[in-house]
Formats: sequence, structure tokens, C-alpha cells
Amino acid sequence: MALDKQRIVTEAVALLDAEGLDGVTTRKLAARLGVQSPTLYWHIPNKAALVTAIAEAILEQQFPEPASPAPEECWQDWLIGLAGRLRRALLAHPDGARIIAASQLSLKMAAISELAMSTLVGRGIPLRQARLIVLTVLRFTVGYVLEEQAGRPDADALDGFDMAAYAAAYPTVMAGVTEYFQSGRTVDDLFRDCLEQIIYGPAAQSGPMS
Amino acid sequence: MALDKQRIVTEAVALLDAEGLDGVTTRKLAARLGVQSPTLYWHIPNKAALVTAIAEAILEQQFPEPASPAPEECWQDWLIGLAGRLRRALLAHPDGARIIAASQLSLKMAAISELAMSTLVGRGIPLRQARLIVLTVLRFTVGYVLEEQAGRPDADALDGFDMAAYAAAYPTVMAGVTEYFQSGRTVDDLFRDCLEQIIYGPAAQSGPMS
DNA sequence: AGAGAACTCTATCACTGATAGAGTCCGGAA
DNA sequence: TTCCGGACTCTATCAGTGATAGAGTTCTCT
Repeated sequence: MALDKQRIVTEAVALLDAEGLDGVTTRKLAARLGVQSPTLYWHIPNKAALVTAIAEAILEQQFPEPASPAPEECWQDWLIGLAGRLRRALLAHPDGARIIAASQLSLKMAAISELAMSTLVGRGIPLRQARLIVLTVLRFTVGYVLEEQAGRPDADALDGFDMAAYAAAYPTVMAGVTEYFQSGRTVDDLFRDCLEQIIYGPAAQSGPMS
Repeated sequence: MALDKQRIVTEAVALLDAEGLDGVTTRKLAARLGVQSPTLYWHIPNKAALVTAIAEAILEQQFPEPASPAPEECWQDWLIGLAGRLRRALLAHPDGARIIAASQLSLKMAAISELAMSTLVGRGIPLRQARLIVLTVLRFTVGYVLEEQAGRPDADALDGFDMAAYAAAYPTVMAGVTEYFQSGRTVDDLFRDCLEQIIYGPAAQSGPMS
């Protein structure tokens, strides 16, 4: 049962699932591996490198191979699917988006960009525009999930939160939220609708207009 | 020189500017205020509340009044300007985006959403679509700046980073970056171009096509 | 003058990531 | 068979973190 980086990262992901990113400490991780915490530092230079490794592992689960380009599908739908997979990868673990955002120089993320951009260019989209679209979609996705996963406000924060006052102060926001979900749509639909907004442009209407 | 929440937050922002978010500790903050750290806890319930207060202060600086609706301007350009101001607010302080993303239930952020959505609705955009557009733009902006501010990779991480190999592995990404900046555009232009992608749709071309 | 709120202190808890340096284990060479 | 050196792990410790308890002080209003 030799300890190597692979085993450390695997266990770190398990710890992440159990306790969230703030629960991933070198001591707890070492304890799970039946080891003292300084031992980890023989295998990893510092904690940031561990987080980056976790990020790669998370992406790896959802993008094992470079992922497939599209055969016959239009690039718009393919790109929406790619972003959806990315979102699913981030949602699959607590604080997934935080981890990706915090990890520096993720090779897997670069690979995803490369795949997306080269696919678009292959479909005849000018390089400049392909870059803009891919960058927009990827950063939007991370930002979206980041806020999706942003801690459910803890009990303390909800003390003194006046729902009625909120609704009165921000009526349009409230009306928008209510309207959307009353029509039977889910948070997954919301993400997709936003993406279509980006990719197909404001002209696109995916749902029935009220 | 009585200590109150206002003074604490002001000094916290100064500390943030000097040392970044990780440098904002209760002890350092207290020391700057000529006080012991437990004293702060009489004025704030916990550190999360402090971060939220910092977030509100940062937004307040860029959005002092509810911000002005547009008089004659088309809503697209107005919304781009709004997002630009938000980005500037986040960039004005180290880790600004991280702070906004971490703060829960920001009232100022809700106010910005309300302003944007009601403006769009006032221009005849259906509620559903106004919500999608505003949500997309705001989350994109936070995600964008978050990555913009993501720590410059420290020296350790750059050890063993092979630039040439990177360029070889991800040629389209590299070509896209090179092409963009060689044409004289800046990172500010990049943000704006991405936003136009969202708001005007993929058909829009703001710059010369290569 | 006295009561109580407002405010700050000392002391301490249970943690965190990180490093130094000593020790153990094991495979291969002499 | 011995010994060496790398691989690996340990104990001990550092300097710091957010947070709380509880005692003490100061200010203000009645």
C-alpha cells in the first residue's frame, strides 16, 4: 500500500465529497491515508498543487478522453453540450467551481479550450470569433456554477432577512424568478437557456413567450 | 474615535488593498484599528459577515446611487456599460471578484439586478428574456473577472512549465491569443468583445475580420 | 448617584499549512 | 555479508487562523 500522488489525490477527492473544500486539510487527508500530515509533503510541493491536482481529477471524470468532436451535429448544440458536461463535472463535487477557479494552469481546462476552438475553426468560424465564443462560454459556465454552489446562506445570515421586504424592494427580480419556475422549468433549464442566449444570440427563444 | 462597523469595514478595505483577501485577518485588522481582535466580534457576528460588508462597500464605490437608467441610449449599450462598471468595481481591489462571489445575499448586487431587469422590461423586453440576459451578463462578468484576478501563477508553479510544449499541445488556443493581442487589442477590449457576443449575439462583429 | 448598555480587554480553544531534522526501511553494489 | 543511499515516514515545532468566555472598563441616560 505504497503512498503515491495518485492515491493522495483520489483520497482527497473523497474527502472533498465528504466535507467540502474547507474540510480538505492536510491533517484530515493524512489521517484517511493512515499517515502523518508532513508525509504528504514528500509527494506534493504544497497545498495549492494538491488543489490543482484535485481539479484535474474532477475534470478527468467527466472528460476522460479529449472528448469527441461533433460528426453531423451543428456546432452550437455541440458547444452547449460541452458546457453542460463541464457544468456537470463541477456540480458533481462540492465546491467544484471554486476548485477549478482556484487551480492555476489546469492542463485539462486548456485541452477543453483547444478542443472547442479547433472544432469551431474547423466549422469555418473565424479564429477571432471562435476565441470570443469559447472564452465567453467557459467563463460564463464557471461563474454560473460558482454562484450555483455558493454556500446556501447559513442560519445566521438568514436571521434578520426580511423576505417580504426583499420582494418589495426588488419586484422585477422576484417576478422573473417566480415566472420562470412557475412555468415548470428547472435550474438545469435555466443554465441551458442562458447558454442559448450566448450562443444563439438574443433573438433565440427556446420557450414559449408569455 | 469610537469603533463602529463603518470604520471597521473601511479599514478592512484598506487592508484588502494592501495585502489581498488572504491578508484580511481579524488580528491584522484589529491591529490597524488599535484594538484587540475579539473586539471586532462585538460589531460583526463573524468573518463571513465582514466579507459581505466589504463586498457591499466595493460595489458602493462604483454604484453610489442606484445608477442611472438610460435616457436615449439603446439598452444593449447601456447594459454593456453597466457590466463594465461592475467589472471595474471588482478590478479596483485585489480579489474583488472572489469577495463578491463569496459574499452571500448581497443587497447591492440584487439592486443592480433589479435595475437592469426593470430597465430591459421597460424597453419592451419580455420578463423571461430580460431575466436570462441579465443573469447571463452578471454571472459572466463575475466569472470573467474572477479568472482575470486568479493569482498570477507563483514561481513554484512555473517551474517545470514548458511554454513550448504548451504551444504545441494547444495550437489553436495559442493562435487565438496571439492573433487577438497582435491586432492591438487590450484585455479591456476582450471583455467588451465577449459581452457583445452575449448581448448582440454571434452575428455581431465589432472589430475588423482578419 | 446609580443602572445598564456599550465597548474592550486577557486568556484560551481547537484548528490551519508548513518546515526541520531525525529515524526507518529496503534494494543493490562491493 | 556488509554497507550505502535513496525513498519514505515520523516527532516536534512554528507562526498563524477564527472564534468564544468572561471579566473589566467607560459612557450615557435617568
